[in-house]
Amino acid sequence: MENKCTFCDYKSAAARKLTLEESASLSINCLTVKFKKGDSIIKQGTYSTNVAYLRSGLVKIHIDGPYHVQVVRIVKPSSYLGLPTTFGDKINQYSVTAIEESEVCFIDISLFRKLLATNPDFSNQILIELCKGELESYKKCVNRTQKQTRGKLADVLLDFADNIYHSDCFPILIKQEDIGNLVDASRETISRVFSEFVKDEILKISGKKVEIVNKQKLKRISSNG
Amino acid sequence: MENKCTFCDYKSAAARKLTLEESASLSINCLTVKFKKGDSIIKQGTYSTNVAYLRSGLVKIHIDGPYHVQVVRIVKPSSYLGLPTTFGDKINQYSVTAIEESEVCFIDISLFRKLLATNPDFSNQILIELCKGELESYKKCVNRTQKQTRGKLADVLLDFADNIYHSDCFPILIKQEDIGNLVDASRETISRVFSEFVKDEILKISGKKVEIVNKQKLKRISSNG
DNA sequence: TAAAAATTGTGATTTATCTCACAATATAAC
DNA sequence: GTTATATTGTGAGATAAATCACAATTTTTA
Repeated sequence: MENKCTFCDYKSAAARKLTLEESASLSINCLTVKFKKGDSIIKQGTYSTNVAYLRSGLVKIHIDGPYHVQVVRIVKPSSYLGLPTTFGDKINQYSVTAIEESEVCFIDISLFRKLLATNPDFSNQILIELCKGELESYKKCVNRTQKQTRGKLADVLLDFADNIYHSDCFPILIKQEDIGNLVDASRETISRVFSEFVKDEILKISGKKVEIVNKQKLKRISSNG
Repeated sequence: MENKCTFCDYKSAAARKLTLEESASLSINCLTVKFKKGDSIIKQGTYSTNVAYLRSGLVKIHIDGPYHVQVVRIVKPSSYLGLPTTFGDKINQYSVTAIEESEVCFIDISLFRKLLATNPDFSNQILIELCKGELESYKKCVNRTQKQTRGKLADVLLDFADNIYHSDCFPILIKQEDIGNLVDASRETISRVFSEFVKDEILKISGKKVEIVNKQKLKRISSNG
């Protein structure tokens, strides 16, 4: 019980670099909380004194835009959430909400900083993660703006299949409005494109379950915009 | 001459945290290169063995999109360029091109890694810079998609005035096509909006020089989309 | 300095997508 | 299990901006 982080199966790449003592001190300064679908994990504008780490589940990062909420990205484990806040002004610049039941570890910020300062391997892993995020957001920025809705929805579906659920058959647990806010389209357009994909025999949908039946075609739509 | 980095006036926040010896070793492993307007500093797809640091000038980061080039952002000194490559797969994932005459310091990657590993204050500053970049790209993502071209062009102009040139009168050294690729609009639309802004007495343009004459109005356009 | 190339300006037309409106489901609450 | 609430489906019309097609500049090159 005392060394829960040491023996945690969902360790971050960074946490794997910790020594036994460091990992033990992490266990003491780490609180794991369960969130249900729809629960707010981090709320934009509030003060933050912890580093959050997504141990399991699925979450969305979103920002209040001038007109409506913008879903910036979907994050899967194992990822740190809200690092920019940790190194910034302590006010959360965006919100994080659970899409499915999720477990989040809240780590004391001073311990986290101490680990960064004393363990170069640990901080290097954090740097790597941040850099990956930067690249991803650049790429997303290109896609968002140069593809039309069909291509962007295809991207999202392929991302769900290949990177998140690792299966061509998966549930869609966010509403179409959220998907719209993720790919910059209206709720109605998402609905229409879903219907098109079903009619074109690219998808099969029953309830919340989606099955990709013609992945080739979906990939073609993704890359052709 | 030997300690050029120690006494450099354009030091990064991170480099300010270095000890005298560290800074001396940086001087030895750092090559400063001048680039003219239009010169390519980092080229997408090529192999990178150095960390680049923008000492002076102005550059754009751009990525080849499915249809056309996407300008991701404009970067001013003092910033590290291509950090994601440093910590990633060594292949540059984006290009960097000089917008005006720029000086870039190329730092040996193994020394850079050593500094990160041995100087926690240094690595902390790098972390802070990366996090800032992440937040900025999130915000940009919201703006890009929820504002129309007038609002987005207003954003760019205000950014130039307030953050880059620190004056309401400045030259526009990138072509309208680039501005279009930055705010996701066609070249023609940018041209039209510029004309509108002049007609509405928000801007005065003569040649490449732009003067913001009604900043209030420009700010209103920026926040109202 | 002239010729060539690149950039910008502007009109007419087309288009993907938004918005509005309401019907049809699905999900939650009682 | 029935009502209330939230989500999705779909048509018709409105619209910001893209595209196309040239003319007018400006900048670069020879």
